[in-house]
Formats: sequence, structure tokens, C-alpha cells
Amino acid sequence: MALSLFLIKEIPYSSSILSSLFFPLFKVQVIISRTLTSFKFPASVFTSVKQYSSSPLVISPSSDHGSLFYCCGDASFYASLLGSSTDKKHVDQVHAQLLVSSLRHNGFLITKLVNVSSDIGYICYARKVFDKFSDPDVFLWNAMVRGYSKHNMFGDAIDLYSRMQAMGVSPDCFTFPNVLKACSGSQALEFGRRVHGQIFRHGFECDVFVQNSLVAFYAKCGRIGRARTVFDRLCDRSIVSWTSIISGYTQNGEPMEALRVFSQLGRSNVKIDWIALVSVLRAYTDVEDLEQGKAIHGCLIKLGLEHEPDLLISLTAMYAKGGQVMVARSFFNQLEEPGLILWNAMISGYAKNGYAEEAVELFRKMNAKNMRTDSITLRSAILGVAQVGSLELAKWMDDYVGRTEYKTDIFVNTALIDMYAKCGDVDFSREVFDRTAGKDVFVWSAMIVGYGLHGRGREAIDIYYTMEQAGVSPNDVTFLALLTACNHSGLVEEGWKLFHCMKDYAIKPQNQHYSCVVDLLGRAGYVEKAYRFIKNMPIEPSASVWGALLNACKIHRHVTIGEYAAEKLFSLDPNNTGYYVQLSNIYATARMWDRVAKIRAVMKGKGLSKDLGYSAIEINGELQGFHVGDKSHPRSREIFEELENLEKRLKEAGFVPHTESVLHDLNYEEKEETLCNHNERIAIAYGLISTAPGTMLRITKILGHA
DNA sequence: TTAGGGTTAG
Repeated sequence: MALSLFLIKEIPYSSSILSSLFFPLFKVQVIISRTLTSFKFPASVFTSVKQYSSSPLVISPSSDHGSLFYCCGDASFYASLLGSSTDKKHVDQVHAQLLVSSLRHNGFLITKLVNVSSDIGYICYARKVFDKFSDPDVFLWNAMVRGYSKHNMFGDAIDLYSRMQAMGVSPDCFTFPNVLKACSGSQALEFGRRVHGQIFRHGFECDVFVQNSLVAFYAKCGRIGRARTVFDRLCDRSIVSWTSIISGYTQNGEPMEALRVFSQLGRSNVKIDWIALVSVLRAYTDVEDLEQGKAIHGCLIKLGLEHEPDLLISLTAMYAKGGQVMVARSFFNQLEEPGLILWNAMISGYAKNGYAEEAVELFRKMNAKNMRTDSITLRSAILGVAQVGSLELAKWMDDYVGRTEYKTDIFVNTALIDMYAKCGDVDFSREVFDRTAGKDVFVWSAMIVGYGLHGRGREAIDIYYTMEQAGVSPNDVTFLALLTACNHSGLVEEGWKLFHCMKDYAIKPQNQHYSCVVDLLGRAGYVEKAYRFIKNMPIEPSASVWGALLNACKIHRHVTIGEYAAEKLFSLDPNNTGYYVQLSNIYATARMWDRVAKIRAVMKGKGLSKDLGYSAIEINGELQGFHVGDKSHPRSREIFEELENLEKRLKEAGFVPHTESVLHDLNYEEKEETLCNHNERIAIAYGLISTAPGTMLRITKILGHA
């Protein structure tokens, strides 16, 4: 109907539409200006017009876009015109018509105009319309607040709501959901609390819409306890209430509780819909229970929802995170035009599971298709690049980011800092770090991690103190980064001191922190001190803690403590080959051959074999990976000749290899294990024969993905 | 006329 008005332009070709469809439906009178008479309306049109002549429809030419038609219908006529608007030009035209009509002060139509403009992303226009209206009612205020909330302009939404209150307009049940969305979007916890008070005062404590919004608000602001209280007090819980609290728990890192609530939901009479299932899938993804997630997948198939595009995103993410990237990819491939979030889920799934090249390739494909990318796409792609380990690719990625609106995005820059460090150039990390404005604890921590990775422990510690001076509080990640950095640089005292600083910030050390300290003490030879340190731990030591102790025992030939650590490890992680090999090496060093043989028999009985890592080097932009004892490269002979040559020169220079444990009759693999740097050496040798003297060689070590 | 929940993430 609305379109037919604008089709008047085409009247010479479609006069029947005008006369048969348009005019009979709206009681309007048409006055056609003389300039348009060339359209040669058929006589029937004028007859219709005369028949329905309660209000005037003026048609006159406009200079801007061909012919513009001013008309005056009734309010529902304008509403239907606006309702069908999908572009700014249409809205402009209808607004222009409205302005010259007697309905220009009609609050209902102005509200509709504001709603429609903000729906099509014409938010500043909506505000202009809003501002021109002198006496907005609650509907109009709601429409404007809704517009801002919808476009993530949370501050404006909150300002407007405050102004509304100052003007003495009473909010209604449609006001609060939008205001609360703005509060959670901008993490305005205090303001939201006040809104909660107002909800109570205005008597909306039983409105399920308003209360659901409150649950979501508290959950998104990290106040899951408050969210639960609101949820528990709800007189009538809808599926939205349940979904809000379930996803709230997942968002707050409590997926187990989310699943408990979900089982309660199963016992209630509320019908479960697909959005509820999406949040449950997320919870199973987070508890890393792929089997249970598969069961939910089964439910979805039963409900006939498995092809729901938004569910495919959750399924893709779940399978990708669970390491089943092929299954994830099959979901991705199901859609002809996967949306942005699905691309993101797939790219990050690849990147997080060691399929770095696939991640980068998919990102490139996305670009080739001219798809829109966002901050999350970039973060995932950067993670992929970091794991590929190529500095060339890293620079390309950095350039790419520089051409987007995300070059100042703090999350993206954190990822870039990490990427450069992992690709071998921490000074580039520092450049990104220096140009990042508004550094938060993650940015600082990423830089500390970078320096630590490169054995520049002092710089890591310096940066930490600068961070403190800048008034940014460290978190558990910061301390882990610091302890790791001290570890790599052998800064025992500094590490010990920093570990004890954790309590100043009320950060409870986790197993990772403890294992770092054990490693630090152990490597420096304080094996017994490390052992006592573990014995005094307030939490149950994990395998990584005992593993660090075992490693220290191997280095410092401590059989008794080594056996103790190994016993703990065998019970915690019975199938990990590394611990058996390490204990066997401890025995070998102590020349306790009978025990070496015993360990080997146990390993054989369990059918354990080694999981190899590899090292990679980039030559002329091409990445080459080497496994331990890798002879598959076409230039393998030259590489091993260079390696021998290198070892000869090392010996001449006075290098004494640590060979005690290789002297006895260990089998081939065990010898390879003992020469733990072997694959790095191959990569170095390849680098030396492939580059001009003086060229910087960057070796990337990739663990456990053979 | 207007409204609430989910999925990708340093």
C-alpha cells in the first residue's frame, strides 16, 4: 500500500495500481499540480479521488529526487507507510509529508517515526525528530531510549532516561528493559541498582519482563548472586527467566551451576526453546563435556531444530572447542552463507586447537569474500598467526589491523602484542604496547608474558613496576607471567619475592603459580626447599607441580624426592609417558640400571609411546617444521652435516654436553628424548645453511602437536 | 506504538 503511493511516479505504466488499490483504501482527495498533468492520469483516477474526498492528498513536484508526493492521510495511513520503510530515503519522504499535514503533532506517529528510524540505523535522525517534539509522552521517551540501547549507545540511553525522570515522566513496564540493557552494556552497576529501586517504587516487582531484565542485568554485571535472588523471588518464571539465569551462571564462570539450574528447568512445566538450549550448549562447552553436549545435540535433532542457523553457531563452537574441528567444519559448511559469528566460531576453533594454518586460511577466505570482520574475528585470526609463528605473516596481520577501525581496540592490540612475542620479535610487541592507549591489566600482562618468553626477565619485572605506578592492579595472570619470566631468566630471588606479593593484592595462588615457584627453586638447585614448599601448599598440588619437582630432581640427581614425585604423578596421570622417561633418566644418571629396566618394562606393558613436538623456522617467508631426528627434508644430508660441524665447533669452544644419561644403553627414542633440543638444533642447522651469514634466525617451538 | 533470554571473545 505504502509503495503504491510512491509508484505514482510510475503512473503512466501502472495507473491501475493507483486507482484500484491505493485510493479505495484511503479516504483521500488528490490535487494534482499542473506540472504533473503530463502524467496523463486516466479519468478513472479523478473519479476515485472525488469519491473519497474527506482529506486532501497533495501531489506536487520536488526538486530533489524526481517527484515527491505530499499527502495527508489519517494516522493509520501514515503508520502503515512508516511500517514498510526499510531505507532512510523513504523515512525522509514520509516525514516530509507528515510535516505539512495536520498530523505533524501526533505523538503516536512521531513515536513510530523514531522507532522506525532507529530500527534502520538512522539514530541521529530519530534524535532530531525526538528533540523537535516539545512534549514527549512516555511512549516517545521509551522509543528513544530503546533506539539508543539497540545501537549500543548505552551512555545516551542512560542520560535520556535520567532526563525523562527529571521531567517528571513516569516510566512504565516498557521503559525498564531498555534502560537495564543500557546499564549492563555499560557495566553501570550503581545506576542499575537505582533503577532497581525505581522498579520497586513504581510497582513492577511482579512484571515478568522487567524482572527478567533485572536478572540479566545483575548477571552481566558480575553480580550472579543478586541475579539469583531476583530469579528466586520471581512469582512466575518464563523460559526467558530460566535462560537468563542459566546463561548468567555461564557468563560468570559457573557452568556447573548453570547445568544444575537447567536440570531444575527440566523438572518444571516450562517449555524449553532453542535459545535455552544454546545457553546450555555453551555451559557444556565450558565444562568441556563434549559427551553431554552431544546429548543436547541429540535433543535438538529430535526437536527438529538442528538446522537453526544460530544453533549451528553453538554446535560449531562446542565441537571446535572440544577439538573435533572436522565435525565443526561440517556444520559450518552446512550453511550457504554463514554469518559473521559462525565464521568467528570456526576461525577461533581452529586457532585454539592448534590448527593455526586452517585458521589463517579461513580468515583469508573471509577477506576474499569481502565479508565484514569484527574485533572477535581479528582476535581469533591473530591467535592463529601467533601459532603459525611466522613473523612475515605477523607483520601482514598487523598491517591489516592498521587499516581497520579496530587498530585502537584494546583486545585486538593485546592479541597483537602476544602474536609478535610468539613470532619471535618482542620489540615489535613493545611497539604495539607503546601505541596502545588506555592499557588495562591484560595489555600489561601480555607484555610481561612477551618479555618472559624471550628470557628478558628484568624487563618483565620493570614493566610490572611501571604498571603498578600507573595504578593498574595486577591479577593472577600477571603474576603467572611474572613468575614464568623469572623462571626463564633464572631470577630466583625476584620470583620468590613476587610470589609473596600476591597476597598484597588478595590473589590466591593457583597450581600454575605453585608449579612455577617449584620450577624456579628446583632448577636453581633448591630441591628440598621446593619439596617443603609443596608440602605446605594450602591446595591439593596438581600434576604440573609434581612435574616441576620431578624435573628438578632430574637436573640435580635427586633420586629419593624424584621417586616420591614420580609416584604422585603416576597416580595423577598414569598414561603420561614423560614422567616415566624422566624417572628412568634419574635412575640412569644414578647408574641404577635395574630400575631403568623396570620402568621400561612398565612402559612397554602399558603400550606407551612418545608424543613429539617440533620446531619451525621461516626461510624467505616459508615455514619449515622439524621433528626430533627428522630426516624428511630434501636437504636433510646437508642439514646433518652442518649439525655435526656445529657440534664439533661447540666442543672446540669448550662446550661439554650433558651426556651422563645418554652413555648407557637406552634405546633410540630415549636417546632422542635425552637430547631434548634435537629438533631445535635441526631447525638451526637448516637456518644456517639456508641464509647468508649474520641473518637473524627465529626458531619457534611447537609442543605436542606432531 | 514500544519490551525480556542465547551463540563467536585478549
